[in-house]
Amino acid sequence: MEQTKPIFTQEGHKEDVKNRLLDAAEALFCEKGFDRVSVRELTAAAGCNVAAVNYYFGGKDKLYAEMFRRQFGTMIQRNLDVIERVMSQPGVALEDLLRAVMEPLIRRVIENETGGKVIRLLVREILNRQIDRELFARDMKGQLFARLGRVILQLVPDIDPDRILLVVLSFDGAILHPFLFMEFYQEIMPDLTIDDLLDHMVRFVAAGIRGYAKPNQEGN
Amino acid sequence: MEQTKPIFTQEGHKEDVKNRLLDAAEALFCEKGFDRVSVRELTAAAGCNVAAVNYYFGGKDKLYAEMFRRQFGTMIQRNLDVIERVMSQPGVALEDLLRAVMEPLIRRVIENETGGKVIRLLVREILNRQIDRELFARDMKGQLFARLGRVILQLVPDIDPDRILLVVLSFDGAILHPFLFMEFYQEIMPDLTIDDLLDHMVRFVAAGIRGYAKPNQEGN
DNA sequence: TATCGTTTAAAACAGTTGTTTTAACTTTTA
DNA sequence: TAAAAGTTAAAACAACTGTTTTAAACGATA
Repeated sequence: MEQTKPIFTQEGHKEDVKNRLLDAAEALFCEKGFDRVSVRELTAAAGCNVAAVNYYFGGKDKLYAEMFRRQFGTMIQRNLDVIERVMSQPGVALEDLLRAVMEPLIRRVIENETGGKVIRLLVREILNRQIDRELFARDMKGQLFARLGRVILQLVPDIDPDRILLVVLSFDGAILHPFLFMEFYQEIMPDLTIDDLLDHMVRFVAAGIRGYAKPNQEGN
Repeated sequence: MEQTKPIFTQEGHKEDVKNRLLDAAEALFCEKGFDRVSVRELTAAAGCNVAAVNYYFGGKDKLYAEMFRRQFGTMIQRNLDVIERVMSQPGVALEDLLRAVMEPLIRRVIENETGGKVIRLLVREILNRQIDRELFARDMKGQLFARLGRVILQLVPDIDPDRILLVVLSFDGAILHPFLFMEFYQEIMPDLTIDDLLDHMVRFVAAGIRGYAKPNQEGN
């Protein structure tokens, strides 16, 4: 009996409740954070019984982790895809790469997409040290950083390879700042357009990176 | 009777409990966040009765806000002082300013000072949108950003004044990233020294800023 | 010393929390 | 069709939440 695989039972219903719970989790956790969302609130939004969280996920915290896994995985993959796509074009410049990586992220947060909110929540959690940093931060983001480092080195070969990781981290910082504080940006610069912001970011980071290629030529 | 001012009674004792509560709040809230610290935990750490939080501050949330006010205010002031000090020296270069602002902040987080942890907590709260952004973010940080913009413009006069705010924000992003994720930095680059990191940050940001001074001279 | 406002303490309050239990219900398997 | 497995639902559980109440203790003033 233990050999018989679960061979797709009614699957539809079952996945339905699970996914409805994951969707509700995404919406509510992003809005209010883990501690401010009760299981009852969650199950009410998903239209199921309170016990369902424990039945399907084994607890509120497991549901939370599951939600992150789903979102963060696709986020990193999308970034990797963007890099491959832009690097496959002929005559690509550093600025093209930077813009290609930055643009979808910034657009996502400005258009208030779920993906953007989950990342903000993830940063919160990393700062909280309450989530498993090993899994997310190192494995997934480490992979992305490694790839980014390689392509930047390819586009600007003069950079000292020992410093490339720092350069990538500064790049990440340049993206994350508006990503996290977009509301503050819009508050103090109401006329700022997405394109202005992107132009600025590309220009600033490109100059920063190029500053590494030509070690001491500023002369002044 | 209502005219008689409180004319310093025993004062010592009273301030004692208040400050002990503020200290306990700083330590515990930074470690676990607002929701994960109970009033009973707080008062046990401060060595006083549960009712003291409500008696002195009017509630858990008020104590929380009070803690931020104390720490964040001195933080901004220290930054402003640093700027004045470095700018009063003759022949100061952009790199000097950048390093002067960055160094104490980075040292503070590496040496795991309370101030550093409170800022991390504040960022968390800003992302949570659960704290009064008006007060902190706009008033205090806005003041610092304005000052920073002016001195950068003074050191690198060719920058378009309309873009200076974006430049300052990118500068802030460059500081905040290692500030928030120092543990991650140390994890993936175990041999990184503070000086290496500071050198990198100064170089990257200076190049980014200077990229604004000479509009389109990269030629390529 | 008596009286005042201030401060501390223990206990009670009224809710909410995540999880479990129990039993009913539905679907699949034999 | 009967038994088994999987799923839903209401109720109960035990623990914990922030705050308030009540009363006692304290210190200064008159």
